[in-house]
Amino acid sequence: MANHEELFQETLRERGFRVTPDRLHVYRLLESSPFPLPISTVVEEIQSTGINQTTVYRILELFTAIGIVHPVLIGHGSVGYELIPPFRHHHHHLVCVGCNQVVDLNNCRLEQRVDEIVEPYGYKILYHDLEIHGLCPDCQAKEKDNAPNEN
Amino acid sequence: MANHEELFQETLRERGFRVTPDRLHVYRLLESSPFPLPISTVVEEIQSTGINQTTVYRILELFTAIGIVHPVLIGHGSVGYELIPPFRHHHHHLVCVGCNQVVDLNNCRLEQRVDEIVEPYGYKILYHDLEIHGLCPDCQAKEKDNAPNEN
DNA sequence: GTTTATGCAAACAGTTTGCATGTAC
DNA sequence: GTACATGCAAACTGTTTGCATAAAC
Repeated sequence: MANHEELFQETLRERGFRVTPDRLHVYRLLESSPFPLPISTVVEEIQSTGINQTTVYRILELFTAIGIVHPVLIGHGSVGYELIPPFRHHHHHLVCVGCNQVVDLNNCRLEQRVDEIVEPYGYKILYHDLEIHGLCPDCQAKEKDNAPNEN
Repeated sequence: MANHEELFQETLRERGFRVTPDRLHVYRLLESSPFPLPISTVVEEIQSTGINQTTVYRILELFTAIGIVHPVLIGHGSVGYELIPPFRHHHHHLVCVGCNQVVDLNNCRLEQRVDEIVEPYGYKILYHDLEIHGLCPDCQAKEKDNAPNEN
């Protein structure tokens, strides 16, 4: 959405940072990805455009600092980055512990429950992340084939 | 709880791994911590007992592989480890983005909602993590003092 | 006694830093 | 033109690996 990209540019300028081709590249890559990307992937994808590794690190650090992206856990303990609202709609992840497939969940409706849970602590809530881990249908089938008696 | 520790020892033996003083040490450290610990902290805490760094890495890798601990995001994009059920009760985290304080949330009751959300995908759910981010009362106060007109 | 776990040292990978050059504003 | 962003190379940190020794079973 061009709207999001304009918002992105405004956000940078508002805070005194410049809109550069490299920053746009990283932004667009994240916007086009249906799941969070580890730095290594961003570096690979981006390097074909001639952008330096160091620059990618600096851009993701900046984006994190000013609230354009945030880190989330993907796969087994590794970190990926994804756009956060208002740059991308609020959503959660369903992760397969077998094959690391990630499914986006868009019907959250958890706000009320989150409010209830947190109410006693006096926190001002900014956002929440829900990650659901399980076995996808394929991996369930594989598990049955390999170890019918285990567990 | 001694019960949990026995279960821990059983779990190791069942899978063909040995119960060693080092593994017990790491287990007890995690059990005694109210919040997830980054590897660096485990290494520091543990090194006073003479255990080698490499061993800590190997133990945490093992514990993760056989489902005794799991990694969670703490602070700004760094990873911490904590015991998972049945070695520790199910809980979630309320994290302050200002000071990184972590509060344990024990009244989850999200299972039903999670089931509803995931139902269409055919996944077998193993566990879920909810992380709520916000500003603790102290950091809210600080923010007001420092920048009354911003945002 | 056998097999697994640990310690040590070296290798490795990912990340950060300083500085010179290029570019957005 | 000025201040900020980038590229490059080197430094640094955290993590992994191979092998000899020690300990659990």
